[in-house]
Amino acid sequence: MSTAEETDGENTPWSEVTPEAARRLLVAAVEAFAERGYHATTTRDIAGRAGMSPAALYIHYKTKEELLHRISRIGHDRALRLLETAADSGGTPSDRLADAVRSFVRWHAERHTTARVVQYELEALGDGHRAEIVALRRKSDAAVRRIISEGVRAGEFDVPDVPGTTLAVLSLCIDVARWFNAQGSRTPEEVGTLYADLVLRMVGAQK
Amino acid sequence: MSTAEETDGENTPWSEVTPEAARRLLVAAVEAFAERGYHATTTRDIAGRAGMSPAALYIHYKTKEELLHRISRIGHDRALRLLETAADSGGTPSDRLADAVRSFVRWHAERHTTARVVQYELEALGDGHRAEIVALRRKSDAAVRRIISEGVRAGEFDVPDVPGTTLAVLSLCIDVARWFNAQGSRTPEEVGTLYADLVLRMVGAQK
DNA sequence: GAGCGCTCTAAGCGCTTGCTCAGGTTCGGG
DNA sequence: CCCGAACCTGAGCAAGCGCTTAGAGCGCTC
Repeated sequence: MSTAEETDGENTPWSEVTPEAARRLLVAAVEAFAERGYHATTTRDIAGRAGMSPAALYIHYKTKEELLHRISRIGHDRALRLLETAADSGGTPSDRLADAVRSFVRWHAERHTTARVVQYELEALGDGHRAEIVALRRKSDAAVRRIISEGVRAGEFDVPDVPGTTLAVLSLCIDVARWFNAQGSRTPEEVGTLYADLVLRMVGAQK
Repeated sequence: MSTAEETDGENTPWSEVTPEAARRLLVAAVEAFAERGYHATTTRDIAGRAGMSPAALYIHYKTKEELLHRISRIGHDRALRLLETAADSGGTPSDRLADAVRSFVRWHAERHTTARVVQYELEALGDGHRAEIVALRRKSDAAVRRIISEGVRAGEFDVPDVPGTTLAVLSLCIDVARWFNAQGSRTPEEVGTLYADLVLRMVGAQK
């Protein structure tokens, strides 16, 4: 009897944000930042979307930048976990790479509103906050590189330039957040499958 | 005796922008928009970088948005021409696709400041201007799709989903503008070559 | 039922924004 | 030598910005 929105845990984003008013503000901020960008979004707009007065925002968050940081932090945690789960799972390097790409891409498509903020508003973060996020991003890179390296060592992949190919794979996936449109003809599932196939070709995986 | 900056024609960007003060303002705007984003850039900042007063900007441009539009228009024209030149050149589909990717990527790396504005500030354009730019982008998509389709028809490529793969190829190249760093270890040339190879693998090109 | 802590609002402060305008400087042509 | 056009500046306006403050309403404990 409960919708997907009501179940807790992994499938409900922002369930870790409490109290409820703070979560409403955060969800409103995600929408506004994704639509117009961080700098073009006003605190009045965020508060308005959450059905509150502008001052209410400052009870739950010290600054507008702190809101962005919380969004970015939670999003990066989630994305990193998707990649590390795939990297640590059993199976051949091909299986794990396909898994990583499929789930990473699906997240960027399904949650493209969030992903857009997470991937394209890094420069609006303050220096300390940005450094923290960049560290998470390096771990994402390491997870993918590990899969590709192991595929090469196992003779399963043919990759002349491992760091370069790792960068290209992540880049390809991240850019989904820019172009994906919920009204478009492709489902997140379909894009994930297509991309997993393309990436296996990029690394020269044996069939 | 003349540097690359002084030679005219293709290799000098913005040579079509006159008078010189208007060009200085536009170059300053490109730098500022790329660093901070359109909305976070002030007209005072642009004028200051060009060594002028804020009011001087409005002699050459009606609004700040018109500056963005001129940058976007010129950049899109240039990028589209790179792709169409490659698509129309002689040679096998593999040659033409590699050529398109190599030159498109090299432009995004060499001119990553410009490319960042061109690719990531579309939403800051006014409605009319955005529609004009979107039309140019569709032509870029068509040029790449044409090469891939012809490769498939010639039996040279193995591509189950032509529109999806076209989208992925362009997406991969465009994202270079986001991550490319002039201080990094790769030259634009190297990235172009790497990416051309990766894309040929994506389309299953025969060796 | 008085006191307290938490949440929220109305009002507004100090500042910056995109943009304007009156006036000054420069310079080629008559 | 003067004129008009082109270009640029200093000063500033109205609007909107992020954020603060004073105080109201609420539900809780004792």
